[in-house]
Amino acid sequence: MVTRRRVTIADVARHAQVSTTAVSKVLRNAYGASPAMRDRVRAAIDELGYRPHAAARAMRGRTFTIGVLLPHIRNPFFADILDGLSAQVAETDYQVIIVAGGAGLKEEVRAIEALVDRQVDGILMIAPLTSRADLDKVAETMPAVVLGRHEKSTAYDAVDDDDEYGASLVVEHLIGLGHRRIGHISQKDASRGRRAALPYSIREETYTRVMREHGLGDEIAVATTSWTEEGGYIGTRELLARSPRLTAIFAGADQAAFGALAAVHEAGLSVPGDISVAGYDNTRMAALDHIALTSVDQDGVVMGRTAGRLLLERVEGRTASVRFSVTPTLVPRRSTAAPPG
Amino acid sequence: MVTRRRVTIADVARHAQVSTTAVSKVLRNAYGASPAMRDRVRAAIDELGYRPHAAARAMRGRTFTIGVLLPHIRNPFFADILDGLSAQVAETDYQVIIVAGGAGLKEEVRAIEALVDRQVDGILMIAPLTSRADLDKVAETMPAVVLGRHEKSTAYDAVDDDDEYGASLVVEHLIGLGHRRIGHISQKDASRGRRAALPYSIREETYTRVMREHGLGDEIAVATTSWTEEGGYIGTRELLARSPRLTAIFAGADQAAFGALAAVHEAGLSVPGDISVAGYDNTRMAALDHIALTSVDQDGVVMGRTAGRLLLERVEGRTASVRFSVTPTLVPRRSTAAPPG
DNA sequence: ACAGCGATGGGTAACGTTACCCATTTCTTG
DNA sequence: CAAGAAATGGGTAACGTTACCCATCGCTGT
Repeated sequence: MVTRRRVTIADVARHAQVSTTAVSKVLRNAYGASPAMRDRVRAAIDELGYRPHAAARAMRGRTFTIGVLLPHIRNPFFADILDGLSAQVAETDYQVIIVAGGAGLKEEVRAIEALVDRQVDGILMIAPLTSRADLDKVAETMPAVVLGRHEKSTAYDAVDDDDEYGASLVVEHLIGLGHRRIGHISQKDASRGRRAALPYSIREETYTRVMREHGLGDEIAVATTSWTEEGGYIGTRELLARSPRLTAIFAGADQAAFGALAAVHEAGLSVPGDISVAGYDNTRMAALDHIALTSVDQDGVVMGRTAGRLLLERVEGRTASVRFSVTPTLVPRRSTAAPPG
Repeated sequence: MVTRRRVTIADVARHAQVSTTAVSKVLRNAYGASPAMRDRVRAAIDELGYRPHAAARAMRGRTFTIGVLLPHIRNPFFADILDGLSAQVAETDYQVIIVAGGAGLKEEVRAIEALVDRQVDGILMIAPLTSRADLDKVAETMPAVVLGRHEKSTAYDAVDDDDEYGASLVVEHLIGLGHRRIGHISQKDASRGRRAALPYSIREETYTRVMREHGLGDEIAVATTSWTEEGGYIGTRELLARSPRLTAIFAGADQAAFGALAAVHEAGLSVPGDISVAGYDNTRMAALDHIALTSVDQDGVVMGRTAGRLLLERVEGRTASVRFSVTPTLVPRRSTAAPPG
């Protein structure tokens, strides 16, 4: 590691026999540079292999960086979102950097601060646990988009899918098949303030509401674990212990549904013969033939792309607040069928 | 977005009635500050909610940032690595930022440059496609650790698992069960220069070598797709078209194995009755009871933690080059058994 | 009492880039 | 052809932090 000094704008200027100001103008496509000078400077840039120093730029304004807060990296649905975002940002000069938030509120705050300290030009927060007031505070500092929360705000843009509709699709589907004893796997609440805004709350509340609407209020059974394979497994074992045994499980996320399938199988029961299982997110695993999990598709790629577009618009100066909502669709597969008997 | 000016070191200095130098000393725990002054300054920092401006620090040296290059985000094995890394870095003042490399060499180069431009203090490159010479060039600029490549270098530290041993475990296992017609699913090469260094090459070559050693050179059948569900699915359909039909498939990664399971199932065949399937990485999905995929465990958490430790050591000044290799173990499950007949 | 030392605090010049100016030169237009 | 406008180029002061220096003070030991 022979810390060789980086090529700077001054080196380029010297090499092209112009001022540093001139080089800066060319870099920024700013007014006041003749075509001839542009060519000279660009040639010098290529010859010396100059690359702008992001930190120095940050001192004076733009960093050309979009920061993403990701709760964790295991959920493949987030990968879809990132794909959409990357596609949107790829053609611009902006670069996406990701910071993992971890499971708790404290880690998440640290992650957001890290992004703010690094002066990103815009921040996309995916399903953040942070309180609304704190989100507003972040959005006061820099352009922000929040994905997956159902609050209205004038400070940031919001992208979400209609979780209420999506969850109702699943529950209605199961009830339509003839199920009555339907369990639900939800996620433990780690957020601060009222729960209502996050997907897991909405899906759970919708489950409860639809069950009641069909006169199945007494059959409501919720296991609150986490939306991971382990969480789904543990939650399902908990639900299976009930008597009389339920005939269907609506896991709030595919990841949890996979764990549910494992637990059902381990208990010597068959899917969908004994128990139907449905998930949410329509991940690629769900589509595989030997799993064939009924799920809800919410097009993460479009959500990510839209979030990117909104963020870039804000960076360019828009201040009016926008909300974009995706309408989910049910994707029935072989993991759900009429109940036994 | 009311771009409120950030609190700076000067604000803190004024508030505490000391010089900016003094504040800087306190922040860095540098020599030349009395306990009394330290307390005053710290109080001012808390009161004003001061946070150091990373870009300004970058101009003068440290950014307290560790950059990670990730090929893509879908492989859950990478999540284990990140967990290990995060755990190692969490107690320090450093922050991990991730940049996704994308599938191609060009995107990867852009991603690495983005990290270099942002002056990260150290960089962890996970299974990079870049040529060895370019890796060395990066490592000349900043402390670097490369994970998952099997080259020796004096410029950077290396962390890997012994892919050759791991792959041989699987193939020997299948042969030991009585299989002869064993197929393999590999990944298309996107790197530059000689292939030998990346896991997919080594696993494939090992498969070929072990087959030959057992006199099964004529039975070698490789489908080269990608290590994703789709890749495994397509590759398996390709392999299943052969006649006589093979009795086992060694997918180079669990993700591909899941796709393989789907394809086998779709073809009306059973696992392991008709065909045995094995993967690599021992992801959580593989452990689930209804999948029970035979796989190879390579402890990504330890790999990530070690990579973090090595990187921090290098940031602190170590220059001697280190290699750390994990020994993988076979995890036999129900997806592999003796061949039919 | 005094040289010499450690402890304490601050002044200042960078780091690389850009926004805002001003000084030329060249082009229009009546 | 004069006068104003447009085009072209450069000088310079920040942005927030830190490394390196110097100045002062109170003690110590002789």
